[in-house]
Amino acid sequence: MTVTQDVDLELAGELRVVLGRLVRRLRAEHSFPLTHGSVLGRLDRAGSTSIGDLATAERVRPQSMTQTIADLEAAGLVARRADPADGRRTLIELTEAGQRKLFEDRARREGWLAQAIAEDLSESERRLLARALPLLERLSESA
Amino acid sequence: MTVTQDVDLELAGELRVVLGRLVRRLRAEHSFPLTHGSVLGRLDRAGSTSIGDLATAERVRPQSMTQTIADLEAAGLVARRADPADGRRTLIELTEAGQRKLFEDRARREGWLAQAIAEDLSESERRLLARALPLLERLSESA
DNA sequence: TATTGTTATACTCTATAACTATA
DNA sequence: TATAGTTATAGAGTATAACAATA
Repeated sequence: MTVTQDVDLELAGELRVVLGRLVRRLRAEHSFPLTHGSVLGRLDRAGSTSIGDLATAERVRPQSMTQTIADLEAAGLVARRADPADGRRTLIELTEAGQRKLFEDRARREGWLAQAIAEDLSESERRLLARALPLLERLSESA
Repeated sequence: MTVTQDVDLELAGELRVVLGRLVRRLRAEHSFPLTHGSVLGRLDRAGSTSIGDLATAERVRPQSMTQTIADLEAAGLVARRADPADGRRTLIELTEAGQRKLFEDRARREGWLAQAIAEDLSESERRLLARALPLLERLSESA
């Protein structure tokens, strides 16, 4: 139990509390689930992917991802395609509407988070946040 | 629509995605709701507080906070006390068990977040995260 | 027999609406 | 009439369990 560890506990506690508030706030402002936007962005970057892979990447169960994809498909934002190599797998890809949505969403995010970043943070603070983001990313993927 | 704003949109998008994954991860590892721990911590710092004030601070509806407090009370972690000055208000305070729980929780958080911080981040990265936390805090409280 | 995905169902957390009691 | 809190109910998001189809 080193001094460093105490600091880590403190950090972890504060981070947890802040995350809760930020996410509730985001959910309230943002109409659609965090996962939906996240999946669209991932498909845009990674191209067509299987449901199972998406589930693993987003850290949800395959069944939940099935539901998410069903929602996105109903909205016409993604399309399914049978994997020619493996009849069990279904490849998911972004439709044109999905790409448009992704683009529009970038504007909609101006909603408050981008605006809060622009208004409440100084230039140097924004740089600091940008540098801290990859750390959060790594924490979220930590084994 | 300045260059800075484009950067903000980018930041906002990435932050949103990362938050989603982190919170799902936290929920999976951590047994109880983020709000519960957050409320206990707040009571510990601020002393007895009304349900409405807690709701405002945590950015949930008073009805939701009523439920949260009912849960915490059922678990013996908080107690109610009538406000001597205003018969409508109920003051909530931490019980001894609540303080113990809060203390234990600090150890439990070693679960993975603190551990991830300790193992996956370097000393300088931890310092960076610590500096970025107040920024996230401010964003979560942005009007 | 193992893996991919689906359907059915339940749980958790928060929201809205309607109500009671005090100011 | 306005405010603090409660009860009842619904909704969103994700989980577990059981199943079908393919490997």
